[in-house]
Amino acid sequence: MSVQTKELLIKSARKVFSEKGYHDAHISHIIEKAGVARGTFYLYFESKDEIFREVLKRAIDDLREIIKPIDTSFDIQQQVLSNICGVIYYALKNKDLTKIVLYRDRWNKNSRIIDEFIQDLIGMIENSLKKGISMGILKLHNTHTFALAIVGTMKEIIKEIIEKEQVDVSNLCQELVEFWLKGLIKEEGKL
Amino acid sequence: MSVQTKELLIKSARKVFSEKGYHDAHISHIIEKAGVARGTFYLYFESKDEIFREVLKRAIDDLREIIKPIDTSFDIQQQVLSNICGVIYYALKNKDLTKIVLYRDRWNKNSRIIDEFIQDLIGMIENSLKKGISMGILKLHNTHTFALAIVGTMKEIIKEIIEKEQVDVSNLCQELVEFWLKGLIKEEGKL
Amino acid sequence: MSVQTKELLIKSARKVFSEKGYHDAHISHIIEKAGVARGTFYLYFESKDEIFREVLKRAIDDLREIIKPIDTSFDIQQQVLSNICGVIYYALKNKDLTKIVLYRDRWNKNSRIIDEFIQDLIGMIENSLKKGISMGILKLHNTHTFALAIVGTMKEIIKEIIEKEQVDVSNLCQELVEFWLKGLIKEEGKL
Amino acid sequence: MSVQTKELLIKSARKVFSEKGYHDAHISHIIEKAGVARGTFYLYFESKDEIFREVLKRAIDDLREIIKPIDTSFDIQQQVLSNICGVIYYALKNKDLTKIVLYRDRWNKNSRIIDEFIQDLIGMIENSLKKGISMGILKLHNTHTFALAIVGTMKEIIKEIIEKEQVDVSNLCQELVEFWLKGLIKEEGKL
DNA sequence: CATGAATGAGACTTCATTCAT
DNA sequence: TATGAATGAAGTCTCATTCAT
Repeated sequence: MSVQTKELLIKSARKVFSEKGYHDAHISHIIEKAGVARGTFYLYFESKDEIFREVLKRAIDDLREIIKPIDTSFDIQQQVLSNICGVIYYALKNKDLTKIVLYRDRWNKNSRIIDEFIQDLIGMIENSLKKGISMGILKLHNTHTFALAIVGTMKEIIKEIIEKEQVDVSNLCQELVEFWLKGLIKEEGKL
Repeated sequence: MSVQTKELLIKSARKVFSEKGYHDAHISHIIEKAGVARGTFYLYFESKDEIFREVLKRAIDDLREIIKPIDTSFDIQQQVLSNICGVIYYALKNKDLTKIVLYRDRWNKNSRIIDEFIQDLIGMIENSLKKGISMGILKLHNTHTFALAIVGTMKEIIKEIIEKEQVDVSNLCQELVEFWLKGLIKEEGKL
Repeated sequence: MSVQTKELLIKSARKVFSEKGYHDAHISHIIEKAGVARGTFYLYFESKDEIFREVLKRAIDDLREIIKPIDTSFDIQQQVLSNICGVIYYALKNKDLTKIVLYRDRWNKNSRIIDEFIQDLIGMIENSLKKGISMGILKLHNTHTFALAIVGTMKEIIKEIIEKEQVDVSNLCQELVEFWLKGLIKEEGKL
Repeated sequence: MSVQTKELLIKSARKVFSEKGYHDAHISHIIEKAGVARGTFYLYFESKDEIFREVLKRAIDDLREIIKPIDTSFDIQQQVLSNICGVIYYALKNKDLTKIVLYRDRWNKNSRIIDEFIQDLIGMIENSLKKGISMGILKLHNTHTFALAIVGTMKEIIKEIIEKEQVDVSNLCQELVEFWLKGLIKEEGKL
């Protein structure tokens, strides 16, 4: 088992999946880009599905690294900003992976892993919101709804920026956070 | 050409596409559900792609009917609510179509019509925001970003509620609007 | 049974078969050109094959009318010329039928009738040649070979003239007959 | 890519096309005769059309090899004979290919290559005839007509001999050449 | 007599996977 | 470990023919 070959295949697969989508990405495309023979592919992966899941897994692992739960004993807004910017920078640096993750095919059983990540993310956001509420910083609201709103907003924003050139990420992030917070906090100027 | 048969096929196709997704939806499934012969399908549609586009077109046409541009000479918040609720009620009544539209496959060329609709929607929202700004109601912000945020939020919320039973839609909508507005308006209590 | 409808179908079929060839000529084309319904077609013909045979039969019947066996008690060369010219004029007037007959598909069982006609024709030519030999006018030769040569030449010539505009038929025919009778070389013994 | 398999497929295709004709020759027949799987066929050929063209191309290439332009500085009649006999022997040895070439379907776009070959052939014959005329050997005649006559005769003769057993080819060829050169009548002026 | 919607066998083609070398 | 020729299940689409009205 040559690790190089396996990595090469994963890299090629990532490219191909992001360019063509799962269904139009053929084993031929992947092995051609990797420059290996058809049989070699099946030495490293059981199936097309397996390599696809491997590609997804890596992206999700990366994202889990980037997003840190909020620690209320430090500057909260800063941590929120840091998480958001981190995700956006990752997306910009890994457009291939980002496309695969963001444009996941709901009917493709392999991409359940993405849903689980999103669910976790929503849970994390809800927890942060709840903390904010119990700390008296945020209004009493349906945290699930707002977690969904935050995730949905992020998805849409990221879709936009990975298709565009030249985005002022830090400014964008601040604007977003301000949008969210000014809607959520009890009284202006208090945070 | 029997209109009944065509409608039957479209209805079956809608169901099948929403249950299996474009790629795993086979003509066999559609005709089996419709209870017609293979040849009959091709009497009404040139290809799987054509019936898929027809299904999409109908959904988009419906949605365009539902969403009305904001008229600033009437109660704005009411109109926003009406649009949002309209879309959500439609989604709840047409879960099949909603799934197909929301979970569109980015790499499927047939679903460009959905993108165009979303782009239009974003444009409409931006226009409303700009009006609000020029009327002095809303803060001066990047309207495109917030239009994306609104659309993204709606997508995520709708995904959630069509998978859940029993959602208090009107309450949900009010909460959303309040979330958005309290973040956007210049000063509290002014609207 | 309306004779008009039947004739209309045959006429349309002739056109379609000659334009598209047997395999690409579809019942749809024929009925569309005739302006009748699909079911009507099967009121008059059992199958595509049957109408094809009917079209062929008519052409062959026409040709049998035109070609007369040589009567040695009259001017032979004149009768030969008359037959040849007759066939060529018929071909020019009925390009559709001529194409179908000339370009028959060897593997299409329906067109056996054409072969039978050609065989008859070859037989007639052989008889004429034999008479010419026994009358001491023609050289003692393999009559079958020359009958084939004459038929093959006619086929090729007719193919040519139905694709071209403006052919001087009578001149062409005379040239052919002279060629068959006297050959290409200027003076005997010279080559 | 295994050359053997490709050749096997071509050989099988040739057989099948000649036995059934283009339209009734199915991929199933070809792969069954070759003893390979369905997918294997498409490893070597894009489509039924492609293998058909390949089969034709080979036949035409062979024929172009066999037929040599007449060189007037050598014995002309001998060269003509040599060409004719060459073609006939080829036809006898390759009855499959010959059937496909001779009985080409006018409406089948794939077989244009055959027409081009026949056109070339007619051109070559015309050139030879023109040389003969300018050398004072042949009568001044419409060379195109006679080229057509020669080609048509050859076609018809070959059709006959590939269906028959036991033909005395060299005798037949000599008879043909004599016919073309000297015609049918015993002595000039007598008719 | 006429209609035309419906049928379904069967053609072509694709592509993930296997396996002998 | 690597290769790449071979596989075959399964999908889309066609079109002559049928039959209820």
